[in-house]
Amino acid sequence: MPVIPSVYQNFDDKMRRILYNVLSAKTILYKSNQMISYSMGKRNVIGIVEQGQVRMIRYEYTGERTILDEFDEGDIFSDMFVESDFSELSVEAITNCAVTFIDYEEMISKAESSKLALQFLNNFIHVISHTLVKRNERIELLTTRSIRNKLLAYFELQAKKSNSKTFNLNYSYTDLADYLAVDRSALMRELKYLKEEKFISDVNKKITLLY
Amino acid sequence: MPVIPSVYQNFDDKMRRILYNVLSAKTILYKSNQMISYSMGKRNVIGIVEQGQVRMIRYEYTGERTILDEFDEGDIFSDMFVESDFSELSVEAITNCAVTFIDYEEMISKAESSKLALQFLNNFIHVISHTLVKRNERIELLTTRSIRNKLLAYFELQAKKSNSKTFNLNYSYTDLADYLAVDRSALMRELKYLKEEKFISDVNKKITLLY
DNA sequence: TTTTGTCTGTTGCAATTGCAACAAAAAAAC
DNA sequence: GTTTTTTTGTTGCAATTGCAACAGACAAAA
Repeated sequence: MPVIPSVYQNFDDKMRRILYNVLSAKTILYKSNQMISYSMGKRNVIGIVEQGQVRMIRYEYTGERTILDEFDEGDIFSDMFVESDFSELSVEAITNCAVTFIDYEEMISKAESSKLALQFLNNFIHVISHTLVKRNERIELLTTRSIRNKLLAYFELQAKKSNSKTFNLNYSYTDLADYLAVDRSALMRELKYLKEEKFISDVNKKITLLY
Repeated sequence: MPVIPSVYQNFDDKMRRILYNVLSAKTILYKSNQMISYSMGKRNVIGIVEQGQVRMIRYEYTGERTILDEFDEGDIFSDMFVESDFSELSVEAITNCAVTFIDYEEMISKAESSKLALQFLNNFIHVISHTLVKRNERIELLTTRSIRNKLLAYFELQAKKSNSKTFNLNYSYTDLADYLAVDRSALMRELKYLKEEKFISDVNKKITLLY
């Protein structure tokens, strides 16, 4: 079972408080559907999702929407990880959530003198690495050559993550289509074929791989 | 003009030698087309491309090939960044090249005591961040909804990187198709249309955006 | 509790894409 | 400099996908 790294690995509450004090971290609360704007001028800022769920979304001028990434508790996001002027990106709170912001340079410079900050830095790297893994997975999904293969690859990934052939979809099909970058109705059609051909079963959002 | 981060930022040759000594780094030479196997048992190993060009490729059992990523001088790759058992991945030397391998835990633990190692760690994070940016770009390309849009998005990215409407393709069209995950002949056809409709000109691999 | 909005499920039709197959050009190997 | 391999360029045809439009289910808000 893969361990999902967290920036708080080996940290208890007290250590966390000390650390956040050392790093001058700020925690901000957002309501669901609220926009999160975190680019504070020229500084490299890191956002840590403490609670709730956050998504990075691209809106095309055509009205097309693509879910670029989803961040859950313990995930981090940062403008350091995004080329800003490629297209219109926004980060949105999906649920009510709490996000802590840290200044990157602060984190590095404090790592020299504070063991806690170095440990945090270490955790931070593991989290970025894991983010990279997620991105790679995404790329692997997107580079499969048909909707059928995209769906199966996605389902297999979910099955692997939940360690079972049966799992609950936590995307709506509308969102899944945006995530896999395909037309929703075409996705529904392919899903129907997959059910008809007994590749999967789908009892309202509970998917089972039948092979 | 965006600065591409390097793990050797602020390092001269002497510092680099000292650092590599501290970290017990090993540099290995590969001939072009040679396979690079870098997973040294259970350790987290980081490969730094010193010279030449390296690609990460997925081969499907169907014979399909997808170029997942390309690493140039100063880029890093690591098994930390890849979920190993998803599909058959290989890392291959495209040209003759030199790759330095570093043990991740070594890098972290030495950062505490060695200023040089901490600086290297800092650089390392910037490089990973940049890798993430590249992955995001890739995802943005892959999530556009047609071959035409993929091509245009790719061309625009290259134009932006070379800071000019004219630039040289360094992929063959065969490779570009594998990179954009589309059929080669379909890509050629779309390219023809783009030329006919005066969106671009293409004088043997020198592309110009005409809009 | 009604209203409003979003999500699911479906379908015909058109557009796009992939596949297969081939010839010519270019590049690499000998 | 000749041979071999790879890449480019093209096309007809079939399969897949997107688009548009709709009805019903479901959820959220008033």
